[in-house]
Amino acid sequence: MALGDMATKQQRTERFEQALRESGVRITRQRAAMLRVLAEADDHPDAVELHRRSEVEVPGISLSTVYRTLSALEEKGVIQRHQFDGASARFEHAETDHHDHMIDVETGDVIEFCSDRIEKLQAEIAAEMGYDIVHHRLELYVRKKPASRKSN
Amino acid sequence: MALGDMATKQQRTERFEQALRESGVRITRQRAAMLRVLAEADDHPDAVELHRRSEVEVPGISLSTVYRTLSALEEKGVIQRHQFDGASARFEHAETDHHDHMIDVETGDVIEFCSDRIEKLQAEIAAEMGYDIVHHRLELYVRKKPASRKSN
DNA sequence: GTCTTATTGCGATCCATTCGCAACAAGACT
DNA sequence: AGTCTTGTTGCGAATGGATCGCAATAAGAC
Repeated sequence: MALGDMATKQQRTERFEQALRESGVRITRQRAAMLRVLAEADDHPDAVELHRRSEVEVPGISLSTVYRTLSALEEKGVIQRHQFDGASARFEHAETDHHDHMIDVETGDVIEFCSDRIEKLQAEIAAEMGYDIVHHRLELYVRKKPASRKSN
Repeated sequence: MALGDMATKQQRTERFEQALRESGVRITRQRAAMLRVLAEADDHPDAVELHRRSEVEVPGISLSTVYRTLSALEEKGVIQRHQFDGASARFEHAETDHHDHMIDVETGDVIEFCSDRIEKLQAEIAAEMGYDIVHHRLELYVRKKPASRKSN
């Protein structure tokens, strides 16, 4: 990742800290570390993994704190929680555009994607039945295509 | 539900029993009861609720047995397991056509729906990235539209 | 620096689900 | 029906993710 990226991430993190502080949330060493870890992550780590990563900066940080902070950050809209097929919850920062997920059932890899057309269809379907969508969840559990012999 | 319905359900259940038996699964009183309960259910009960319902026919049936049977039936493709937003798993028999779910966030009601167009788009997206869809999960968490004053 | 009060770490606790194991019972074979 | 094999059951204990209660601590406002 480029240096420019780093700067932006740091700036974003600082803006978040300020916003959180203003809404009455104290930025402790633990939380600062977690915000950094989350900003840095380009994958979808679970609580235990985030705990591991945060321990580098704040040795002794407790798992409860990680869970509590994750809940707090989720509530404040800073991060998003995903509950994929019977695994523990995984998180990602929320400052990216909305997207859905493809999960490679072999490797566990998570690929992000987005389809305006699907989103639109969803809204139509809900509206037709007299509902508004609060949020939705679209997960494709996939497997790499067998290498096809003739291009396609 | 009409009498014809009952007959069909019973027939289906018997076919399932036969198929299960043939694949080495013993049809015990407990399992027979659960198959009936599942065939009868037109909602999406969780394990505890299924336990409650099965107890009517087999008093003393244990919750472990319910869980074990649910896993077995799922593996055999007789039922489907759904894990909605942080609640316990809910089940439904699998002999219906494929569909997705809308969950009313106020009431917890589950509404089924299906959109060929969305399905097709999903397949396209996966294919484009070199994947085949193993299964997918589309859940719309919705809220009843406020009664609009002038029709729409 | 001091004070208020949110936050931490710890261990206990919760909940859904699974497991180990001895007793039991399907169902196949006589 | 009787017997045998082996899949199933019920029990209680155990698991694993996540949450909670509480006394000690430390943000951050004054």
